[in-house]
Amino acid sequence: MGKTGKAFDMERLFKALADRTRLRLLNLIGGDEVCVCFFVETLGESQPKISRHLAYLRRAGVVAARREGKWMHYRIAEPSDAHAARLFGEVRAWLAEDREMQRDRERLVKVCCAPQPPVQLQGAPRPASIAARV
Amino acid sequence: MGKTGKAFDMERLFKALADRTRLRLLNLIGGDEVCVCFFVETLGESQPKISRHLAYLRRAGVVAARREGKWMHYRIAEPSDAHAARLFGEVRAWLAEDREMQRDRERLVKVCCAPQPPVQLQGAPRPASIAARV
DNA sequence: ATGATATATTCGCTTTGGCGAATGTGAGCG
DNA sequence: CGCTCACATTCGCCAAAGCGAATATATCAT
Repeated sequence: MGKTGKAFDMERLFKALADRTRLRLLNLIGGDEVCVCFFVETLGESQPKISRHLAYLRRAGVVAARREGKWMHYRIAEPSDAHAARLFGEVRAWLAEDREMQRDRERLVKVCCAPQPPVQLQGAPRPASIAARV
Repeated sequence: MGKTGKAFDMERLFKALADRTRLRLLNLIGGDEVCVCFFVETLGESQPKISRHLAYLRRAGVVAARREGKWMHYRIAEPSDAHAARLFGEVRAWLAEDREMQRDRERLVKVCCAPQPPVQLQGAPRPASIAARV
């Protein structure tokens, strides 16, 4: 584990949050576990770009990844430090109220539930909370 | 005023927080109004460096400045957006519990109250909350 | 006006970080 | 095995940002 609770970690957290694409990714993950292909499809960004930003978030300890066959799932990594956790909660609450972020989430739902999903997403495991709606 | 509540502002806020020196400055300001010379003396960093980071914080809308003769006082600029304000509160609470940040504040008090202050600080207006202690 | 003091800004340099394009890797399938 | 798919990483380039050193600006005192 890193130097938990030190000011150094605070700086690292804010660096991780200081990018629009990464904020959009965190917003899309929400309380769920989301597969990379959905990020790519929903945000309309290149796969390497998405992957690099996810790697950045992972190095910052903000998200965690899990492999399932060919697919990689990303989820929020709740900070162990209490202050970090509360702050992170505020960030996500803020994201939840942002218009653009809401539109992103709507697009994610649309992409997941499409009757004829894009070829890329044919057998992809959908986020649990969205799959439950269908 | 800027585009309040937009994701753009969120990114800008986090960029402002994503630097160690700027976090130290915010911590030293606290709820008070602090003169540049005290930052320089307390943090032991060069004056241009301090000034540049203060300018960055000002451009990000995180602090505000007031001139008093030769001296410039910086204070926290409470965000108008409710989410930003709460988040900012969490940041400051976190800073308040960090060891290094506590040491910085102790040094500020020591510098302000020194019986023989450094020449640079002879007539400098001290932060109100610290001046009150003496 | 001259000079001194407090702060701000600019300059040149180095590092970091974001990007697209290309390539690498690991899992499943024939 | 070789092929494909999902994803990760590398590479080369450019812009942003941090730094020390130097310089500019503003205010006050003489």
